[in-house]
Amino acid sequence: MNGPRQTWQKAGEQDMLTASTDEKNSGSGNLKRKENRKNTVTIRDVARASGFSTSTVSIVLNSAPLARYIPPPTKARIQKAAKSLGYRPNIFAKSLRSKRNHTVGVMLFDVTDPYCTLILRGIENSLYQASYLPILTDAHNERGRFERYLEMLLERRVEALIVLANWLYLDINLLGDLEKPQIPTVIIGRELDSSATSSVTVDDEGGGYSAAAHLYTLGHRKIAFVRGPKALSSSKNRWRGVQRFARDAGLELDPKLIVDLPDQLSPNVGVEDAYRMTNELLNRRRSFTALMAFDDMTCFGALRALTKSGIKAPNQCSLIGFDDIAPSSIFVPSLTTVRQPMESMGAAAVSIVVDAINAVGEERKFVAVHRKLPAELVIRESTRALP
Amino acid sequence: MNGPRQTWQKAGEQDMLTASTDEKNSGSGNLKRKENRKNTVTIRDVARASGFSTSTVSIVLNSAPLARYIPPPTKARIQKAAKSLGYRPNIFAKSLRSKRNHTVGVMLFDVTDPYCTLILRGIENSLYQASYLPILTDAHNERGRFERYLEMLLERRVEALIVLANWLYLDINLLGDLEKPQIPTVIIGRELDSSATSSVTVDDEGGGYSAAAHLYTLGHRKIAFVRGPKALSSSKNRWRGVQRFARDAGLELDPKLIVDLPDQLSPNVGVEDAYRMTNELLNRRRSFTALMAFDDMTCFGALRALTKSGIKAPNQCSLIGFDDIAPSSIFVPSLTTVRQPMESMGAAAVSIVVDAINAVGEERKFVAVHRKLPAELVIRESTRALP
DNA sequence: GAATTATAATAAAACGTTTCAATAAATCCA
DNA sequence: TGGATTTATTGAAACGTTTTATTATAATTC
Repeated sequence: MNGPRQTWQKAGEQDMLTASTDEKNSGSGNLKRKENRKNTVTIRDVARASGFSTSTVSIVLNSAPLARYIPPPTKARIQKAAKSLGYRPNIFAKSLRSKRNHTVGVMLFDVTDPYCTLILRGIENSLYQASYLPILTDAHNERGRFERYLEMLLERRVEALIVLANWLYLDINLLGDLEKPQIPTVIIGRELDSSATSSVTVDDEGGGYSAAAHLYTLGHRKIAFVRGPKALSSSKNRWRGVQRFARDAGLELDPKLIVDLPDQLSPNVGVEDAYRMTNELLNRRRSFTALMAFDDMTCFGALRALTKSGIKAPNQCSLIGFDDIAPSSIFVPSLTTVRQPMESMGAAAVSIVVDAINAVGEERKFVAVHRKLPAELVIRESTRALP
Repeated sequence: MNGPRQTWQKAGEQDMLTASTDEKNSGSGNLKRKENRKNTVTIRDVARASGFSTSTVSIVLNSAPLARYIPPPTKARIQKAAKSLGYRPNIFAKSLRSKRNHTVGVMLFDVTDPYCTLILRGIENSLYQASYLPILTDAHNERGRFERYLEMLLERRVEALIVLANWLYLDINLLGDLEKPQIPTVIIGRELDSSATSSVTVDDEGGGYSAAAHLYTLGHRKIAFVRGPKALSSSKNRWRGVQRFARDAGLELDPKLIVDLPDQLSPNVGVEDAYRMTNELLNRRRSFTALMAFDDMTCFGALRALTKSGIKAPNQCSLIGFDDIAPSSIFVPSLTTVRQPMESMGAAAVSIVVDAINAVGEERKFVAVHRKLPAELVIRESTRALP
């Protein structure tokens, strides 16, 4: 960091010039104490070594407001002393005073859901840029576990909360849980209505619209739908988009070609459900040339069912999903899908809470913000134009 | 916790009997101070409310050794007071004294690698059981970022470090970085030789052996191999297993059917590499009936190449991977693979560091442990017996 | 040249706990 | 009965910072 000249040990000894005279004063009793204090170097050691008071050291090392009165030479000597002693401020003491700890709680309901991964990356990345560290919790879709974790995070005084509501029905009370603590909170993937907690969502309706439009453009008219669980708001919204497109284009939606995923606690179980529902669809013996799935996972289930029945995708049936999770581009055929800008969503969430934290720090009022990001159609191999 | 009788508000008022007399003493000045201290209730408040000293309160609330001298009624009153006031010990103050914070650093090199996901779940789950919270960092496969994160974690005084070396070449210095800090450390997926840091690995050699054995048992003799990057130790070990099996069974390994993945920084790029290498393999026009890939991701790439060339799996070519990451069971065809017990690996890592933390706490010496877990063959759709 | 104001550095009071050493009362036991 | 334990409780000293006054100089201003 400080140029190439990094002769660690030596630099240290040089800087002890000041310190050594001082140590003579305090004598051997000092030395013994130093040994007891298992080699942890405190701000007092830096003060002693640099010849200034702890106050000055603190001010310099933190670039506190008062630091502007401190002349460069002083600063330099203190910094040198700190470095050569290998001083690491004790974060507990620091936090105890300042009530800050540069930590935010990230609450997932299921890490195992591939949907989480990229969002997590987005969160991590933005937090890193802002010098925050995430404490990760995973509720395993269990309400009790969520509450316990929430308790632990608050106890730990995280400065903000980012909740990733990937597959989540149980918002009945959650809303209350989340509003109680006086701490900036943002929820990703769901908008808690009437809530003071911020949110980051994706334009599900728009996404549904363009998915339908894409299939239509390719010439498909007999389109099957595996819709998501009713309890999921994204289910509703995506479907609304489809309906809107159907109206706009004069496309007829055949009820016989529509099937719903059951309410299910885990997105991974969703694949099997999708497999079952698609089979049911096939049993209805109503032909279709394209299938739109609630999300990519659903799509995988559907693809399996089709393949089992000897129907090849995309040759005999086009397939479109939603989300664009990582496996989707790897699959054979790779999935055409509607991408959620997951990294951006994570970044947006972080930016919101960081703003909120700053607002709180400056005693400004901060009002909840609700950001809705656009979804983007990604065309790959699983959809094909009708001949 | 304290029986069914939980009339919150009332219990609180009752307990204030003692407190109220006390408040009279201190008068209104006390009240004002209470308002200033923005509604955060401290151990002193509990002491006042219960009529005992902070020492006693602390002892009771922590079930400290001295607590055995404290009669049940006293305990009960203190607990009640704490509960009704909604007392939450300040974790900073606590940590400042006790030098403990029930936090461990979890360092990934790429969250995006599906291999991480389940291990992460295993870690999280075990930490939860032990009442620890993970601080998550992701180095994005960048050395500098890793170092910065390491620094941040140490600054934060995490009690232990779990490093997930999923796809990692840069151990040259890393070893040094990790041995310097005097803090329990375990590395998953790689054994740092000559190192004092513990490790959890999987039996790659055994896994390679059983994968080869599986193909052989199905009648395959002309087997192609897409081996992993040379720099990866698991590459070497898996291959050693294959070789051992070949010797045992008298199977001939045709060099023309062996291809290596280039050294690459990200596992996700690995898919494309695998695609390319498999194509190269196909260009050699040496026929094979089965292909063993370095890992599942590689397998996906290979499958894509085969499919593109009109070769169907498993009908015309059996495919076997390694790891059993989440997408593998979802793929069509689902992948036969060698499963790494990822959740167990995470759990093992946690168990090791927790033991180590306890050892340090009790001033016992703790020696590094190296645990190697068995890999398990998982047979699915992508392998088939030769007719 | 006196009254301000800016610069430089510090002492001391928090922050909210835990724990050691001390005290006081009750119990033991020979 | 009276010294030794055991039981019950507490005062006060840390833990390592930050921050608010405060003091002491030096530099301006009018």
